[in-house]
Amino acid sequence: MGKGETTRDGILEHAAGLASQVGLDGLTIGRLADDLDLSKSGLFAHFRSKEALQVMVLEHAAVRFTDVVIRPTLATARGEPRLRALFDRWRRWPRESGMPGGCLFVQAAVELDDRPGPVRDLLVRQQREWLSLIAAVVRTGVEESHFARGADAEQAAQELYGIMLAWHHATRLLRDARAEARARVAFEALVGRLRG
Amino acid sequence: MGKGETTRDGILEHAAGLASQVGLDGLTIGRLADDLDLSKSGLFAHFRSKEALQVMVLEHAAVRFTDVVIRPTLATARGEPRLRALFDRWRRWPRESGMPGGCLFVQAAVELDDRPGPVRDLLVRQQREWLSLIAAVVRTGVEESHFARGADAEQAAQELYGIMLAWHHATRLLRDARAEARARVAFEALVGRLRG
DNA sequence: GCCAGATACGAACGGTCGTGCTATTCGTGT
DNA sequence: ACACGAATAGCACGACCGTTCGTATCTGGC
Repeated sequence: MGKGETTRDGILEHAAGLASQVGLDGLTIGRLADDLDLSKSGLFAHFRSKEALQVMVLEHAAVRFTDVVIRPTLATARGEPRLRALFDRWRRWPRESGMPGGCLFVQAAVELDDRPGPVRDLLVRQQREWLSLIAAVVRTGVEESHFARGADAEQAAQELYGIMLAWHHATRLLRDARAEARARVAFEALVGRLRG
Repeated sequence: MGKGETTRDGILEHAAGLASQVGLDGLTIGRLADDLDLSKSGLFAHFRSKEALQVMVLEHAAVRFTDVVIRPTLATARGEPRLRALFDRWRRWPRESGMPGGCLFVQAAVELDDRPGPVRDLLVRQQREWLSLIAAVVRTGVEESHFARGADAEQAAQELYGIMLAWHHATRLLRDARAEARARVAFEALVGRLRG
């Protein structure tokens, strides 16, 4: 890894955390350069537009997400155990990978849901992929007879996402300490329904 | 209503819709003035800071929310019917009250969840109030014996919020037409659990 | 129909934004 | 050790930001 690539990775790492607080649009070349003791133009040269920076921040975050949430769960058994592992790691993800402003993808989703362009397109691809991965895990749960034959995997994926979003909202905005316990209760109810 | 108050209401109306797209921070005095054919300084004079504008936008939106979501449901029977009415009107609320960027409160929640200040404080109060209103409706559902005696009202409120957030995410970002049907399925499952 | 006060305007302020350009420093392969 | 390309810095630009101030226009009560 050459020098350029090293510093660029550092920039992206810090940018992801910053964007989790202020959003991909609130991200600022000047602020970023200040934080990392670089000149604005020096930093800018790594990406050739702000939009390219935003794209790379999302890509960087997705790689991390795969590393700390998805990949480790491949070690657990297929079906329900893996779904539980995903649920657990997913909850720890914002804290564990330096996103002081909460999940970057949640921030980006709300920001980009009506701003067309390549950044939005990328995020949509990422989110679709994540949702269909959840659905796939549910489906293998059916194959393994953990879940009932008629279980709707996409339905479960959307509901699980809802449990996470409500938890995110209640902990981050409302600072409600009981939110996590409620998220777990909701998850158990969902699993119970999947069992049929 | 004097002249000043009239134009100020028009400003807030448009500002709420604009903020639903670009956020309370993305709101811009200049853009607002352009859209409404006012001078920047003339518009600015109505609020004496951008922060005050943001506060009044949130207050304006809350009044509308009460008018189009909450108040009409008081005509329906207490308990489960009222909960269903809330769920229905809640889903129509972004479309029906001119928020082209989706629910302003969702946008604001993600934006403000780590930006301390009076705007955040107001939003937190509003969201707490809304969640406890949902919980109260669930509790009257218990009184009316629609729901089981042990039903956890706050748990149900957080879960219902999750159903709405997942629906918002899936329709707005992912443009998934099946999201609405899934939200309804999730709602029925929640009501089923409340029945015990 | 006048007059005070409310409302709106125009111009200007210091700042920060993203983005070019040119020059300089640095890392690295030979 | 040197040369060459990669990496970074410095400076400038036009645009837009929130905010202020002095002035003009309008409105409503008498």
